[in-house]
Amino acid sequence: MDETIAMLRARGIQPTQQRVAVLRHILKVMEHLSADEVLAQVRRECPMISRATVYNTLNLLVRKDLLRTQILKEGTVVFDRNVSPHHHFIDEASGRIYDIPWSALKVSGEKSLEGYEIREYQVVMRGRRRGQK
Amino acid sequence: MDETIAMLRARGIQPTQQRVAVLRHILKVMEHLSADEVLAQVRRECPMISRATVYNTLNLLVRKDLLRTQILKEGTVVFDRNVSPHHHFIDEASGRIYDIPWSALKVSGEKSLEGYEIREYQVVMRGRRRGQK
DNA sequence: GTTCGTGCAAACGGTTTGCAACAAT
DNA sequence: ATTGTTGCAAACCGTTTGCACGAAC
Repeated sequence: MDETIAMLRARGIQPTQQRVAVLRHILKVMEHLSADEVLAQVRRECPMISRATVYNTLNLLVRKDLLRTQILKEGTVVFDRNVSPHHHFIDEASGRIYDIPWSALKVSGEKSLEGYEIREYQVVMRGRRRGQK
Repeated sequence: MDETIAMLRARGIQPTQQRVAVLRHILKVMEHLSADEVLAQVRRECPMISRATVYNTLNLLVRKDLLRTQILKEGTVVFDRNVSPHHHFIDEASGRIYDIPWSALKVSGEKSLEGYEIREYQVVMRGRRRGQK
C-alpha cells in the first residue's frame, strides 16, 4: 500500500494523480522548494500538471498540516515538509535552506518579554556552509 | 541644520527633496514599512514622488547601510531603520512587527553547529500582542 | 553640457482567480 | 445531478527596468 496516498486519505484529501505526485516529490527531496520549483520538478514525472493545480495542492496540504510555509527568502515562500518546531540556516551563497534541529539551539529570555504572547518562534541564521558540499 | 540631510551627506548621497522625504519619514515612524507603504505615506507630504523613486531611494539607503531589509512578511520586504542586531516579534493579528532588543534574548548552542559559518542570526517570534494596544 | 535624479509606463516574477471541461460520487 | 478537480488564461501585486525629461554641478 502507498504511504503517500495513506497520508492524503488520513486528512480527508482525495488522492488524485497530481496531488500524489506533488506530495510524493516533496517528501522525497530534502530541499525547501518554492511552488514553481515543485512545478518544474514534478512535471518531469507528471508532464500534464498545471501551475494552478500545483499551487492549489500546496495550499491544500498546508491547510491540512501536511506541510508548512516558511518565509525565509525574498520574493517567494518555501514549503517545508518538517511541520514540527525547528530552526533554519540559509546559505547566502547558494540560497539553500537547512533545517536545524530544535535541540541544537536553546533560546532563553523569552518568558520575560512582557506583553508578547509567543505562539511559536525560531532562530533564523544566515551565513555560509563550510567544508562538505 | 537638518539631521536627515547630514546622514545622507555622510554617506555621499545627494540629499534631494525626495530622498530626504523618504528617509525622514522612515526615521519618524516606528513601523517596519514596505516600499508601497512608504510611497503612500510619503506622498501625503510630498505628492509629486513616484513609485520608482521610492524604490530606488530605499534600495540606495540599504546599499549605504542606512536601512536594512527584513524578510518577515509574505509577499513583501520590509525596511528596518535599526541596522544593528536585534530580534523580531510579529503580531499575527495585525501584522505589525516589533523590534526585540538583542539583550532581551540569549541564544546558545550555535557554536557547536559544525560546518555552518554563521554571519548573523536572529530570533523570529510570532504570536499576539497582549494588553496595551 | 555632462552627469545624476526623477517620473512614467511597460515589463517581470510569483501567486491567485474565474471559468469551462471533466471526473468522481 | 451534484460535487470536486483540473487546466488555461487573465488578473493581481510587489518590484524592476527603459527611457526621456529636467535639475545640478
